[in-house]
Amino acid sequence: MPPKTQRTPRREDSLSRDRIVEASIALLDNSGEAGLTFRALSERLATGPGALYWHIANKHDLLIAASDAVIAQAMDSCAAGETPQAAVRAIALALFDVMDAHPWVGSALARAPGQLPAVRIVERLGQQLRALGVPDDTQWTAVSALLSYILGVGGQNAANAQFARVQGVNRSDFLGELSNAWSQLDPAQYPFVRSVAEQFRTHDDRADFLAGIDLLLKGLAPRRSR
Amino acid sequence: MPPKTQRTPRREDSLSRDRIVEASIALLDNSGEAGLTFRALSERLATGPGALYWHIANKHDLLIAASDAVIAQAMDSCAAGETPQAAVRAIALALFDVMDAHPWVGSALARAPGQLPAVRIVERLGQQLRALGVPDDTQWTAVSALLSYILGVGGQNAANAQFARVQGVNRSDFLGELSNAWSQLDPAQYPFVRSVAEQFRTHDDRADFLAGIDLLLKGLAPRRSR
DNA sequence: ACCTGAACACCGTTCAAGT
DNA sequence: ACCTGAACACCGTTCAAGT
Repeated sequence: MPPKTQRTPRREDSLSRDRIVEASIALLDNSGEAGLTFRALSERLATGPGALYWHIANKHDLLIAASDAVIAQAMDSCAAGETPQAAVRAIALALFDVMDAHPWVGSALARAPGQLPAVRIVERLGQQLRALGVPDDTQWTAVSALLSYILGVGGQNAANAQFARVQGVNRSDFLGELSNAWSQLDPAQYPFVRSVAEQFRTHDDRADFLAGIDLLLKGLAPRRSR
Repeated sequence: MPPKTQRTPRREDSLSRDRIVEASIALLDNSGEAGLTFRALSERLATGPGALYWHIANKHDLLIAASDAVIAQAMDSCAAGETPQAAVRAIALALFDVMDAHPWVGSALARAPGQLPAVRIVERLGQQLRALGVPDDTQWTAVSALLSYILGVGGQNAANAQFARVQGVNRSDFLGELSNAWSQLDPAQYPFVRSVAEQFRTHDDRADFLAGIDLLLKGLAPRRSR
């Protein structure tokens, strides 16, 4: 009898790292980081909690893998951009949007610096900084500033979204409440915060985010030769 | 009999919000966010876990209170600065240093936007941006960019510190390991990351941080009148 | 008013035992 | 090689009962 040429295919519903990651993303999107539980996950995958550990090392590992799946897709699908500046803006906006759609990604990324998801972002940004003419010896500093800013904004937005979710109000009501609290602060101690409370109430996170990117890009632009 | 003029003083070792916060900071400094536990805390304070809930609402509340104590002190003690730019730098560096000394602060702050600790920072930065001549209607955007950047860097550093702690290596060994991993990435896919791996190995977090602040300040500087 | 500490309803992770 | 599920060692939070 010849060796079997028909490979026994995996049971279609058998576990795999990818299926676990996919189910994790669904749980995270549904109910935030608190919703990602080995018990909830194993129930959704019709298995036991122990089975998951055959495919992933631990929860931190799982969170990074979920972030990476989401970030990789965002980086692959973002527009090219006519100039390096436009390309950086496109990358940044793609990241903003993905962190907005999956609020858990921001805080997960913040806890995994230097890991694969961050490396993908650094690569994309770095190539554009090169094209922009940032000198070799300041490229790390430049990309690091952009990355920190992007992750910082993502983290804040994630926290705002989660806060609003827990309190059961929508995002703009939540901003409104914060704005009210700010305008009732002691005028002697917090004059500035009071004065921007109104701006804060109606501000646009996405526009503010892009304004910060432009500030950084302006600082990075090559000096005009004369 | 006249009313007692001697107020019965609190038992010196009785619980209070301040004492709980103080003990929390010690636990957090010792063993990170995982070390802050109601059981560990109540043991250190020689009481039961339930007693703590008389003084604080929950763990999130406690973490914000601990951050606020640490941030308030940093904001009070930071130098004045001769120019608005110098003052912003001084504020930023004070925050960098306090997040470096207490690595849990960065991630705690990232999860509490708009709360008191962040408000303190916004006030301090905002006053300087006014002095810098940033127009009223862009002051929120400007302060928000600075804050996001500062918290972003703080979060990254916190994660690096915690990573190194868990792995039991020191920080620079940890950066070295990451740098090695980066230089072994696929050259076709990650040319930029490979090229900055050496810069990354020897980079100075504090200097990089300040460089980012300067980039933002440069973008915010008033155009030179001619 | 403030504290006690057992109890509740969860966690992540491990591991002997199965197939 | 991969999966099962009970068990372990924890959590944050609550609450009747005390003082």
